Amino acid sequence: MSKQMREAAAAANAQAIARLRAAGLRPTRQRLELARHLFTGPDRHVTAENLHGEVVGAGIKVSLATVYNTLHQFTGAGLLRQVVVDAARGYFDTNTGDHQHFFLEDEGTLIDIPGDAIAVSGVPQPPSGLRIDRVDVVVRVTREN
Amino acid sequence: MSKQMREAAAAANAQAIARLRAAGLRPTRQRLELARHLFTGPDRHVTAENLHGEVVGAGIKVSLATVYNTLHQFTGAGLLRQVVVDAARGYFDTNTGDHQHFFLEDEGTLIDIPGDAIAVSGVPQPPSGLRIDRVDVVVRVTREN
DNA sequence: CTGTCATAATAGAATTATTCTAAACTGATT
DNA sequence: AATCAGTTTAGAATAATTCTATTATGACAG
Repeated sequence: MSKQMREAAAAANAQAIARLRAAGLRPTRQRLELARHLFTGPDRHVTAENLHGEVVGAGIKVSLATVYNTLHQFTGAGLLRQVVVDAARGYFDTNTGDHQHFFLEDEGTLIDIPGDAIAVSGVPQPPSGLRIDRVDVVVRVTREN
Repeated sequence: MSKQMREAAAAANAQAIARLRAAGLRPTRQRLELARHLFTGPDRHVTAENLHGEVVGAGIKVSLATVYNTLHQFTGAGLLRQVVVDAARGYFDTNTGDHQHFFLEDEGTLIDIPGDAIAVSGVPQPPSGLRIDRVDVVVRVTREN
């Protein structure tokens, strides 16, 4: 490793430490390793299991529980965002027509948004060989303090 | 019960039977009861557990497994639609900026849609006392044919 | 440096919603 | 009325995640 590379790595590390500190998170070995894997290179989408597999595969000792904790802490700190695409709890809707939903996060209830009220525009062409099955919009609402 | 009411109930039942038959589902006692609960009255959103609680509370003998089976069969038949609002598997995204996603259902992978490409318009005012936390768009894509 | 203490990491148990399995039952058809 | 594929069911199994109780570690004081 050249002096230049060492310096770059050290700088990246210092930056990661600062980022964690700013979020009120102690820059532990595990959190730094996970941050390095997550934030080095282009944007990515990970699940707890696959990130855990990846870092363990890279020879790093971290438990799955810590990966879960860390992902949530990073999300709380605004370093990550959670994407919801599959259902933990199946909600079934008797309205099968074109419409979308408000989701009241505090109560776990749904309210319909008529399909003729709401519109999604600018959906790009899907990757070739794939067709759009449907477009789901969830408007998440919470109590106004 | 008046003759008129008896006739109306019989007609509703006959219609439910026809609807199930058309979907290739045998109109069993359980399926008819569940259909009655689901499709009588205004549109609604149910989970397997709460529908089960409701029908059992009404004195009907159905197992939870049957409720799950039936909800899926009705969904397959186009009588219901599933709404996804909470995460069975947590996907975390390193891109925290404004953007949405393609979800490749066959593979379980995500592709970003830039926030400046896609737009959602016509979101109604949320119910009073609630504020919009965020608007999530998931464009579900599957293999062609 | 070293001790102290709050914070963090961990293994394994527990939880939650759901699906599976294998056996018993039922509705439609002969 | 007998048959039999389609259904229902209880309970076991699964999958992802969270909890719990214990051990370890980083930061700071002295």
